[in-house]
Amino acid sequence: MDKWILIDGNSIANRAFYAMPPLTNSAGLHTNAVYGFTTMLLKLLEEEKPTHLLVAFDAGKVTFRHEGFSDYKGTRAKTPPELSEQFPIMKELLKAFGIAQFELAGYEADDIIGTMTRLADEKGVETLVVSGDKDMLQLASSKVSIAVTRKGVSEVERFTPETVNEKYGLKPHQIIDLKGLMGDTSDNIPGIPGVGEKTALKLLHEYGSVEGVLENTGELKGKMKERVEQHRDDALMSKKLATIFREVPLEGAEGGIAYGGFDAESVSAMFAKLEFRSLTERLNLSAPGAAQGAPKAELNVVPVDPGDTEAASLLAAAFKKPNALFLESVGDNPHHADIIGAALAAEDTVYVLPKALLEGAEGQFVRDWLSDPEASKIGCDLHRTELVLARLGVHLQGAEFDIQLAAYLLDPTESDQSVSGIAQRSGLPAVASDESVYGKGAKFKVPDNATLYAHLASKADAVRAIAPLQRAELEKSGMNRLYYELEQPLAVVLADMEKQGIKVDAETIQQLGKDLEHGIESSVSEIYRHAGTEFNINSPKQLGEILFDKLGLPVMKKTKTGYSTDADVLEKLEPYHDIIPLILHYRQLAKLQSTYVEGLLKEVRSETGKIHTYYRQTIAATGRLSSQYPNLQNIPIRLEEGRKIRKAFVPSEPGWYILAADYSQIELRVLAHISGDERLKEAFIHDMDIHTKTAMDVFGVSETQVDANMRRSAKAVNFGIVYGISDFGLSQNLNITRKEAAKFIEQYFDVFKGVRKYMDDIVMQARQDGYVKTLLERRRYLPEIKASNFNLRSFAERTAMNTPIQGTAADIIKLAMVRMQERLREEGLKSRMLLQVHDELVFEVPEDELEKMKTLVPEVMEGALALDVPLKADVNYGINWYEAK
DNA sequence: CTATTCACG
DNA sequence: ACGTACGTGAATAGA
Repeated sequence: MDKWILIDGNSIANRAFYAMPPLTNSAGLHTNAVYGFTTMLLKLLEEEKPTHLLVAFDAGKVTFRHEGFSDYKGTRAKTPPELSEQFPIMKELLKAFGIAQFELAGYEADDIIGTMTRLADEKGVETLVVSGDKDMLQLASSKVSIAVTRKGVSEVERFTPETVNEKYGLKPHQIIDLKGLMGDTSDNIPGIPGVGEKTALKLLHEYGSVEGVLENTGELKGKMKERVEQHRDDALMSKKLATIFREVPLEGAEGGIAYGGFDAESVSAMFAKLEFRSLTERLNLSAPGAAQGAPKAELNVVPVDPGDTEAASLLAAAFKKPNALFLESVGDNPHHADIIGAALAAEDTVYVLPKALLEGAEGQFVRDWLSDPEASKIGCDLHRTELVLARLGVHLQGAEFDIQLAAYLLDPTESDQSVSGIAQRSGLPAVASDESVYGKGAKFKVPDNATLYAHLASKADAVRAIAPLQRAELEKSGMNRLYYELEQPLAVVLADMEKQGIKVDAETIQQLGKDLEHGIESSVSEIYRHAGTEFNINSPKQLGEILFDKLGLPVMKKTKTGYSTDADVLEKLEPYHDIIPLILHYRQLAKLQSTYVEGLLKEVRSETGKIHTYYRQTIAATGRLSSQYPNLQNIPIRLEEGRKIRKAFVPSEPGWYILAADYSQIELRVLAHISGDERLKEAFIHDMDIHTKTAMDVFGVSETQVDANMRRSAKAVNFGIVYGISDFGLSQNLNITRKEAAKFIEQYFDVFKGVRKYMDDIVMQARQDGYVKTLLERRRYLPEIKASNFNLRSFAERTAMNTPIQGTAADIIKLAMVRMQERLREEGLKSRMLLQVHDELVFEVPEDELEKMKTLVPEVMEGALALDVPLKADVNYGINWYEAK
């Protein structure tokens, strides 16, 4: 079955040019429109798999339309040279792709496309028209659909006659009447002044066409009648101008637009000239220039297959030289990931270690090397590597440098943490992306050995090359201690905790699940009764229809897809209908059931009854950890019903205890330190209740006069301060007006003057340096602090205020974790550190170590870093996590 | 694959 | 006038 795609070249190039940031190659040639155009083209080729493909361009300056109306397109700004220089390139690129391009003197691209769609209609060929211009909608038919670009070029909106009708209530051919009435300023089509889309649609729904409107001006009233009558000719001419000419002499042209794939060599040569590296990769083309441009010794790759004694002895010798290790495994969760293979890069040779070697008897010498603490390793994500190797019974030791961890410190907001991404940022020769080698999702597949080995080798070699560059960068940025004394040792501590895991009593969870099930069942039937119908309560869409359409409750907030039904909204709706509290209750129970009962049970290992989370050390932009598979940093505590889940977290040995210690107000203490605010420091030096103290100072009352509401407000203000306060945010949180919130903030800053100064200074500093940093010199770059867009800039400003606070708190507990693990070892304690929850550490402790740990843990936590105010950690213990409160 | 919602600090 | 609180991860719906 044939499929045609017809592209309006001028229109798409224009869209791409204005949508993309300026982009030039090293010769100074502008390439952004070509780039946008090409990405769109590739997407179409991949997704639509056309048999015929045509790009139409406007030709010359004078088209037949000018014969009737000399001002046509008169308002259109002259094409900027940055764009016009890109048209020849685009045409050259199309040639390389083997894609037909038409331009015909006297006709516009529209007309060529219009004529081709007429041919398509006559032949009954499935056709897609791609343009940035809604005029094209007039061509829609049962065979021809229209894709109109929306913001940028990658997103398109598709139209068929049905969707044109849905959107405008018009038949495709009426689009020209719409233009006739409303005009189009971009093409200088006048239409009828004062008639916009709304009015034009109303008129067309009534009278069907421009002519219909003109015949019935008698029925119109007032100003409108006057305008229409005065501009009859304009309307008729505008309609004519908007009409796409479909009789361009193109008979038989369809043979010339057949598309038979492209020649990889010509395309990759073009991409190289344009310096489209990511596109080169996307097409899996090797860059032809790479070989001569960046002379790089051909990698000497030696596979070490089991039984190959010669290769094995070379490898054993390589262990003694400086080298870099890369272990490939598949699966997001390192506790379950399967090894694919590994590679070790030493000097100019890369040894590939197939899975069979790593696992088999012949590989014992490799495993011995991996677990030798004296044999140093440079790697990429050694934390993950350690967990993956643990399942072979190998305890990875001797981490010397990790390029992923370093990349994270050098830019914690960079999302691409792969060897390929890091290599690219380091200015090294390109390393193929994993996606291009393995595919992704359902298409994931380990390639043949030759391809696989080459890929593993290039990664290990890149790791080797990247490490010294990063070491220099860390040094330059003052992050040596942060890296070598904190993050790298922490990676080992985290792996210890994760391998240890925490014991969970599955029966306790199951019992809770049964209780929840009863509660959910009765909630559901009550809700259906109130709603008068059954529906999916989990669907915000269906719930919104029930609440706001059926029951007519007031709409408080909208999301971009419809009504908002979040807890905030529902709480405001409580007085209106008895169904609301039921829904809130249902939501609470359903969350507990799905995420915490079912979710946690799925993660319990049947052999040990333990859960092993995975802490991600290179994700959070502030320096915090995050936890996955499962997330053990968001186990319920605020509401009693959920808090019961914590009863299931128990010690793994009989007679032991769970001990938990958490920092008290660590973020506000950090703020007191870095702002130097005397009043805030004073409060912590005397270990006062900080929210009460804030209320006293802000409201100017004595301690006994602070009521619960004042304290609540003060607490919200303190939170706001830490988050980078805005009156709007505070007003939302406290459910007060923005004015009132602004007044609170003003009063706060009048009292805590040092805090105000810090907030002002840090934003200025971020503007000056382009980044902010924590006490331990952890950085976060904030390029958007200079954005002209208010939203982006404000966000960056709040981040500038928050990151040093949240990040320093993260530094502190990480320090405490490294020290804690050292102390446990030094003192020969059997107690184990199991979990970290941002400001809390959880241990399992034998009874005879309880007294020791009750003093040791807070001592280490409080002593992690000396600030101008004391740090404080509270400690509790019990037979499970719930009781350790 | 994205949007919404909600659990935690 | 702009329209948001900072940082995460997981489950579910519905294209």
